[in-house]
Amino acid sequence: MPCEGDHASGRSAYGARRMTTQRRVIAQAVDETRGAFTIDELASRVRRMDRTTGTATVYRAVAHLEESGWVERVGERGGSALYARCGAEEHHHHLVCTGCGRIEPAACPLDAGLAEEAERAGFLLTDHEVTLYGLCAACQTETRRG
Amino acid sequence: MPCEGDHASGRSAYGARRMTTQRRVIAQAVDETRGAFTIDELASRVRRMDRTTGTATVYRAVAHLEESGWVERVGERGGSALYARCGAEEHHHHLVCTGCGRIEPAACPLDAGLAEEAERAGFLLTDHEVTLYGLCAACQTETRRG
DNA sequence: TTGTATGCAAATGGTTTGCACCTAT
DNA sequence: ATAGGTGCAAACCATTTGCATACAA
Repeated sequence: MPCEGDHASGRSAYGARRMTTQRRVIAQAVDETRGAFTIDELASRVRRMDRTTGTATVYRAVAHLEESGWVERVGERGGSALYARCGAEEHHHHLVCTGCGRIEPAACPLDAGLAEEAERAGFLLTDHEVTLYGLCAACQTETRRG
Repeated sequence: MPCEGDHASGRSAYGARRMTTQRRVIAQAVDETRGAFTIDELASRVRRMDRTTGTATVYRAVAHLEESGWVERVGERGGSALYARCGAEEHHHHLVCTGCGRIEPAACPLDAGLAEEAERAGFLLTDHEVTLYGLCAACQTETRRG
């Protein structure tokens, strides 16, 4: 449960930038979206809330939201970038449901053993990405039914 | 060391498809490239070897090489897809040098503990991606010098 | 007021595709 | 012979950008 200062319509998601009607609506649209979304999907939802908001503004806003860590890029789908707001604060990775696009935070599986292996190869690790794919409980049920 | 049937100019990389001059040159160009490459970079190298090969052909050939597992997509750089031939046969991931683009195969760090965690969240894992970034030995030296 | 933000439309750039012409098999 | 491959150029499409206008602070 986000505190007020962290609410979708609050300003912290955009850092010190000016708050505008469009940015408020975009942040709220993200907050109402469960799972991953493309810019185009988000723009559609935004347009339903505020007819006048242009696509370029959505692109610019999401870039800011990503910069502040409020949303994360979690891959791509059909040539479009995928974003999600999973809400985790600390270092984490993602569990992606390939059925419905739902995103859950996942713990980091990298341990000392792996770092050692990298060192053995002469590498100095600086960053990493881990993404798990699967079916969430609901989609498993759906699969059994269908 | 690849056996003859698996050589760059051999046909196995393209499966049962017809072997052509262009495909032979493209596979050889990939084989001569150390580290990751974009289609554009590969196309340049190919053009140096055979003036007439078009970019579309390189795109089509790489799609086939990826399909056969001869090359792998290992991320993107500046909006372009990145590919690499790391040569590992079994399940593996990648160690990417952010300095020179060199790619090394890396063991899979996913263990039973992680699977359990996913199950606890109700997920049924079906796939995953792990990519490690860092500096290879040569680039570390380079960094210290520069 | 005034520096930012927005909308629109045009530009960008990677990738794909249609088509008439080649060429392995 | 003929199904499949190629080059070229045009088409596609997600994303970015220039610019005149609108607006938060």
